[in-house]
Amino acid sequence: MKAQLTLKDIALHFNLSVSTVSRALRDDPTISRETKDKIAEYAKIHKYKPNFIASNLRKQESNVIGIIIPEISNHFFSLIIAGVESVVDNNNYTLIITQSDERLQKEIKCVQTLLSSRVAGIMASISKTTDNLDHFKEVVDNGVPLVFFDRCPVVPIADRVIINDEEGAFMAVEYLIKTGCKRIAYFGSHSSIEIAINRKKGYIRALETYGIAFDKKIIYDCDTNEKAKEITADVLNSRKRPDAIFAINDNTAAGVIYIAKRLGISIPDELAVCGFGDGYISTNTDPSITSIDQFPFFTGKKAVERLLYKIKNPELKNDISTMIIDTSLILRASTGNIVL
Amino acid sequence: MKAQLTLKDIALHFNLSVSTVSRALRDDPTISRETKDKIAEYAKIHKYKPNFIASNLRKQESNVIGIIIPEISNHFFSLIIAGVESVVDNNNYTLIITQSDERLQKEIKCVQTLLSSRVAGIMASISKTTDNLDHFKEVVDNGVPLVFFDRCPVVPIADRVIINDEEGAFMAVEYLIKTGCKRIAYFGSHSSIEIAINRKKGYIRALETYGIAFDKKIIYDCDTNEKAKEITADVLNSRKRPDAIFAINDNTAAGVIYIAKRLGISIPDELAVCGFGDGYISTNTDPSITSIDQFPFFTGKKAVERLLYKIKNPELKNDISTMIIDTSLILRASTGNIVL
DNA sequence: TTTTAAATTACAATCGTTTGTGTAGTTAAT
DNA sequence: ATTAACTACACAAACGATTGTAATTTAAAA
Repeated sequence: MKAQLTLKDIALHFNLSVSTVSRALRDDPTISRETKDKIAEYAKIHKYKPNFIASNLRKQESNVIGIIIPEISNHFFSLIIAGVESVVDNNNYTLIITQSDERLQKEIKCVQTLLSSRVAGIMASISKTTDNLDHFKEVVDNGVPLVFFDRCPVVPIADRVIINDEEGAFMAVEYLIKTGCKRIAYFGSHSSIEIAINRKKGYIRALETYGIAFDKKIIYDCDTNEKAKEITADVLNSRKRPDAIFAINDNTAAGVIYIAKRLGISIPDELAVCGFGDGYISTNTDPSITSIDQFPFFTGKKAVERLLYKIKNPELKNDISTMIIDTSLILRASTGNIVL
Repeated sequence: MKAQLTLKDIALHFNLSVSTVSRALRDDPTISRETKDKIAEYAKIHKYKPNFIASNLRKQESNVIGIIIPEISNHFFSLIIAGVESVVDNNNYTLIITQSDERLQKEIKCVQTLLSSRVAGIMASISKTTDNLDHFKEVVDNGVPLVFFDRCPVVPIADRVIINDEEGAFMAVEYLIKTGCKRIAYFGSHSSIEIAINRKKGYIRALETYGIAFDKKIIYDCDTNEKAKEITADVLNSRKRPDAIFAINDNTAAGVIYIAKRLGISIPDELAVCGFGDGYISTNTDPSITSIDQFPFFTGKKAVERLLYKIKNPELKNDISTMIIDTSLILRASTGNIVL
């Protein structure tokens, strides 16, 4: 294990002091041009790489930011990470990604790890099972900037970048109504996490706004592709079959479409289907799925920009903001046209 | 910015030396039970978190491993990361994820960052545009363990975990042949990256094995969903229409299916379609897509296990191995049954 | 009681940087 | 010629932990 080159090695080689080498490499004006040049050349040839560990320790600052997400392989979150990466990278920061696996205990461990790594700041989307925020409060207490995104706590203990789920769902259902649908079922989650609550809220508000009776019987606890494949047949064979299904996510919508077609029900003529999230799947089903774009890449960008801002302006630590990311309705083939 | 608690703070509080506190927290036998207990209690109450930065610097070792992938939001890679995370996490390591964006320059930068962060080891899947491996050679020269996965260099400059693309493609095409297909087109990539080359190799070998003439005219440069939607109509309207299409990935296969159905061609009766990668999409198209499972989660696990092994046994650094991950044919509805 | 061993804890160096301060040597101003 | 002001560098102390060694206390053995 050949150790990597250090400032000391360079200093020894030129019979200079370590501090001179350090300053030379950072182009300090007190070092002569000549010395700087020869040191720079030597460093380049011998591939000197500054030791961030030592540097961070000494400077009492960190060039790494940490992110906690429920599940890395979830396409939505991976797009958020891509957005985060895109700005982190341009600011000479490094990203440490941790995954909570939707478990509170794991999430707590993630926080410990990031705190022990003395990250400059933390971004987090909380897990479904998190019912206690002490670990995040500890982050705040330690003076480490924290920004929540997508899945945020209701109480604003830190900055939040929230996707406007309620409005997104409203837009979706409103559109279904305008295309002539009268009986719109909701495939969603009973979960108490905010996004589930808000999407349902939007669904209900749209119905109310357009004077459509809200029928509890066509609200189903179904938020996965598999579950949709299980229950859709029953739903569509029921006496008062819905003429539209609004699903909490695209996977669920895809499951609905899959079954509906098997039953010979034509989409969107006999059944309109709308998803949420504009997932990867929405353009590849047949018909493609009308959905709500949540702009995850943009969300990631905005969240980390806020974080970097807080890192660079520590005096603003008590200035807690909430940013709302607006969604957009993406029309595809699984819904009909607006009837005038 | 309230600084975090340090060993010194604890030492001061009990009027002990820093070294005693350090040893006490690591349960060193030379420290009395009594002292250990009171220190442990105090540390817990005041939420002492060891400073990994300082610890790593002093111990001249690192508890972080770095990974370089072409694109985070690619589902295949995100599943690999999930696999990596699953073992990293159980070994008290931390993961730093970097993204090369399929660009050599960015990839070089990733290497620099990881090296500067003095990671314990690096895992990498090389970018499509990488035509020079100097940066990876530098990793090796620095004595930092390196394991390639999926997209590996042809020359074994470090450990590799390779997915058996050639065999996977062979299995797929063999199956198509056994179901009675006589004219199997290939939708693939002209790219010079190994996975493209190997999948095509497997395709050709299967044809040869079963005495089917290899026809250059039905090998298409098409490896995306969009491209497939563009060219499939022409392909299927050609005079000698293929009775099967083997696509280099599932997105492409999905595009084929999408168009074929529009043309009223029944799948799999008139056209069998087979994808590769067992992507997320394969179960949601109609019909669902027969595909090759590459076991990305498993691949990630194996690669990082090898890396940890090399980290823990530095004396084996010249013992370069290549591990082959076998693929599996997943039968779904887009292909017919074997005819006897 | 003296010697020796064992049990605790303190001291100090170190990891690789950064940074405040000190000090030669040179040049310019008085 | 004397002082002042630079220039270009060296010295040394940090950052927070780890670890070999020394020192102290206590207990056991002679």
